[in-house]
Amino acid sequence: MFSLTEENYLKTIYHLEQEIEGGVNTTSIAEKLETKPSSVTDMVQKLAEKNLLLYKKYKGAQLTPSGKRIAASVIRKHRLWEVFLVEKLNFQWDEVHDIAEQLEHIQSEELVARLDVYLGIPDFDPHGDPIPDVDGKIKDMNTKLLSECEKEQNVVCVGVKESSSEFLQFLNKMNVSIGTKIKIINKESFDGSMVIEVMNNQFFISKKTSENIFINLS
Amino acid sequence: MFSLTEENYLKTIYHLEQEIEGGVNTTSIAEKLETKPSSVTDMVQKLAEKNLLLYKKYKGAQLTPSGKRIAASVIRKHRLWEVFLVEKLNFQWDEVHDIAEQLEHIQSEELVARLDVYLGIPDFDPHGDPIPDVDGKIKDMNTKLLSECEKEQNVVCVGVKESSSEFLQFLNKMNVSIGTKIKIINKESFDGSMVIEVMNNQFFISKKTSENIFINLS
DNA sequence: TTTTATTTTTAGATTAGTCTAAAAATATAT
DNA sequence: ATATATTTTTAGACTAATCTAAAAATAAAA
Repeated sequence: MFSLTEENYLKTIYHLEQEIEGGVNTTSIAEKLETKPSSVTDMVQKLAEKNLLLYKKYKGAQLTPSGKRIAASVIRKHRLWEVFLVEKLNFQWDEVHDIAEQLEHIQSEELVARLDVYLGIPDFDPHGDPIPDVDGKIKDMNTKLLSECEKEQNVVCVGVKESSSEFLQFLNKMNVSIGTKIKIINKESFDGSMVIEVMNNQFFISKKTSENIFINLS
Repeated sequence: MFSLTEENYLKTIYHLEQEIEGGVNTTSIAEKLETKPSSVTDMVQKLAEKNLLLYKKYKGAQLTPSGKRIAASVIRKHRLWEVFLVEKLNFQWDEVHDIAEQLEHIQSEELVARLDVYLGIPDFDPHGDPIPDVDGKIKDMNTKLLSECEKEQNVVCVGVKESSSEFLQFLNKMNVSIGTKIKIINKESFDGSMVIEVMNNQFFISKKTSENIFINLS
């Protein structure tokens, strides 16, 4: 129904809307999709004509309900396939993103429904991200970032914001994955960097790192 | 590495080479791909430049070893995914072709290797077609068509040549699937039509039907 | 062996998605 | 508030893959 490119635009705008208030601007879409702002303008105008988003020149884009529905369906497929790759084919959590980027565009309602059941109707993908249900609803788990925590706190990693293989391999080196207990040994106020303890080993991490780890207090 | 379109052309030419002697002509490729001969000429010239096939104007196309390798890899993926859909997701054999047409283009050597192992390194897909190995080699099982058989013979269906859902649903109506015992009650010499018996029920079938069923004598 | 029919190729146009470079609008700084 | 910088959009061009219509080559028939 929609092209691979259109689906990728909708997905990207959906993700950016979680982070940014109001309309999503051209440049941020271009960065995420590794394309040029002028290309984004063209495509955004096309998607607006199809009523998948609202667009006012110079004011950015905002998904309509039907735009959101399609984006959520693509994200649902992406995350279900990631569960498949890890749970059934024994891939590591840092290896699945690029393959799922392809699989998320396979068109078949029936396939997704059966895959979901086959995987046991999972709630989360291997990076701790919630899997949208058939209607596109995502469980709102009031998450907290490691960067928002303070010295002395004990927390548990429940997910990651960024799921590039580079970042995940970096976490692997510290033995941080979903379910890992983390103690904050120190937090530097001027740059937000931290010293954390994982399984009796201490590591220095930058604010950029702590901002990409979701945690629960424990 | 190669576009979805290029992969589809290579796959189609590969299949046509099994049926046709010498170069595969433009029109037959166009028919299978539901496109126009002029489009085929363009693409075939492009593939020839990439050394994936040999092409002489007005003389048709012939895959080179590297063209064959890529085609076999696409076919391998198609058939492995069909096994997955039937064996793991409980699809029927007449429901999997269109989904596999999409899945066959997913790029990841590792994925295919793991899928293969996960499925138990199957030799055949749900339609009885042999699955090429990693090097593109296909078991040459000296197959016979039902149409080549004579009156009174008892045979077993071991595969189908055509795997469109229309044809497979037609076979379902007669309860014919892989492993089904078939007795040839009668064969009409002037048009090749047959009366066959399947599980004590008799059916009239055209030559076009019997030409699309692979059998073993029993 | 000419003529006729069919197949194949060429030429030129179209669409989706992208790009660069320039113009226009918005935001920032003095 | 005016000048400067940044962002966004437009205009025009490019590529991959396709199409139609006409021309060229091959095959079939008289």
